[in-house]
Amino acid sequence: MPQLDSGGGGAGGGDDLGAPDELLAFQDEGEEQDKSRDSAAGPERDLAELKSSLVNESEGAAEGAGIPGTGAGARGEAEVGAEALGREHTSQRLFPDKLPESLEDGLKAPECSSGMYKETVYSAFNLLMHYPPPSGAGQHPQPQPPLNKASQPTHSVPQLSPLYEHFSSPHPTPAPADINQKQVHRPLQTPDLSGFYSLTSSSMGQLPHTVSWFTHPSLMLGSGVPGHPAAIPHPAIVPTSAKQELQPYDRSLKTQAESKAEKEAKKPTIKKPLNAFMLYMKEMRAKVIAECTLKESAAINQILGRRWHALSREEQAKYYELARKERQLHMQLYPGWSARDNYGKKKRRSREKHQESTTDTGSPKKCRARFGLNQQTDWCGPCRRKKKCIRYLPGEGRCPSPVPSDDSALGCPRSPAPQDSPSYLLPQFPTELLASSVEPAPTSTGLSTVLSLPTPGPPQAPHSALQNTQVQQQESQRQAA
DNA sequence: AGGCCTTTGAAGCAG
DNA sequence: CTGCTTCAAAGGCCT
Repeated sequence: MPQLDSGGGGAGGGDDLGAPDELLAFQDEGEEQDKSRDSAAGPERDLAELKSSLVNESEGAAEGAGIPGTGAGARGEAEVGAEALGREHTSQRLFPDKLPESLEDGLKAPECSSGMYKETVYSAFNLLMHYPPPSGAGQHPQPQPPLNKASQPTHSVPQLSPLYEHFSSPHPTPAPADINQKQVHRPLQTPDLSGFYSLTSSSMGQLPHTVSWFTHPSLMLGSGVPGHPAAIPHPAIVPTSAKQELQPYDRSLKTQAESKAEKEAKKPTIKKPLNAFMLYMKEMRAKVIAECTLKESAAINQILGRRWHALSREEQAKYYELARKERQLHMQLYPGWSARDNYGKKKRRSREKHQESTTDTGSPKKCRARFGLNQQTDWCGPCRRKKKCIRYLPGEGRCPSPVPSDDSALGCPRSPAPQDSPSYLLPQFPTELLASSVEPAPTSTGLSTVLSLPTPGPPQAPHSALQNTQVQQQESQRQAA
């Protein structure tokens, strides 16, 4: 139900809105063609506008829409912005009175949900739009609105925050003096964003993504006083160790006398800014969980991935724009940071460990090369890296179907998989199902229902671990019956 | 405790 | 330049 009144000319498509893959996926979906026509009025023009007016468009749009907290008079409207913040925070929540409708739709529509985009699609956008105003808003003790906000209107028009004023301001205020030395360990010529990121602890609880900026105890900037207006934690900064996550970073100040190695170990990791889809996931995850009674992130992400493709281009553009702002903010906060800083950190350890203990041949590509397999057609049995193999195998990045269920048929001259291999790494593909490309029949569980429902998106990999599990369960039930 | 699952997008890396 | 790899979030599951 990529729905919506995409009319209006649409946000236009283009390289700035998403990766080519993403756009291609849109075109692949038949129902998206209508939307393409809808936006055919001037997608290129809109795209160009999007490209050229990164900052100005926000101000202009904000002012044009009467959005407080932006434009020349933004600071003067700080109080209005704060007031709007309180409203908007609540408007982003799932309205109790709307829930039944959503649930009802969810029963009819694929992925156990539908009709939820309209009232939520802009939430993530609003999220960043509604940082508190810069002046004196840091202490604004905006009372936490109650959860039940049925009376609050849903804002379909994203409201811009002073954040954009900050971005567009030619004379940004200087950053706290100690921000880089204590937190970031890198030169920081960032303007003072405290006004934008200071929230009361209560209001933070309603902001899925940005919330963590403020609540992270180890990342409080400025005076170190919790709730201090100058405290500007950023979600991208996380302690290197998860155990350090809850440690007030000030505590590590005493490590000045410690060795450099220890300092290095305690240096927080600056994480990558979230992309559009990640922002969308953060925004929608809670709703999917509520509607589908799911908790497994893997399944939820599958749903969100489909919904993402079902979004209209206009709606996606909101998140792309939001992600772009995130990247801008990230760049301003950490000028010297690069994704390279975190590159390889996550996998290096496990890879090294794995290479030491096993005969892992490395990437599927290298694996196939080593065993003389066809890079395009052969299943990478030796690596047992199902996920990676999905990318390498034909079928538009999908695993060939049917997939042999035994090692001998994998085409990989390898020894059997170790007995202790995780179940999801082992081939568990019921040939009968895979051969007919039939998705698992729906079961009573929400998970299987969700996963088995038809969707407009591309077919799911037939060897999904979750699906495998379901298929096994279904077969067991069938046999028992 | 730590890694995997799953998704898309951005960016780094290697050939 | 192209294609592959890694990381970002999330929480249950598994070893």
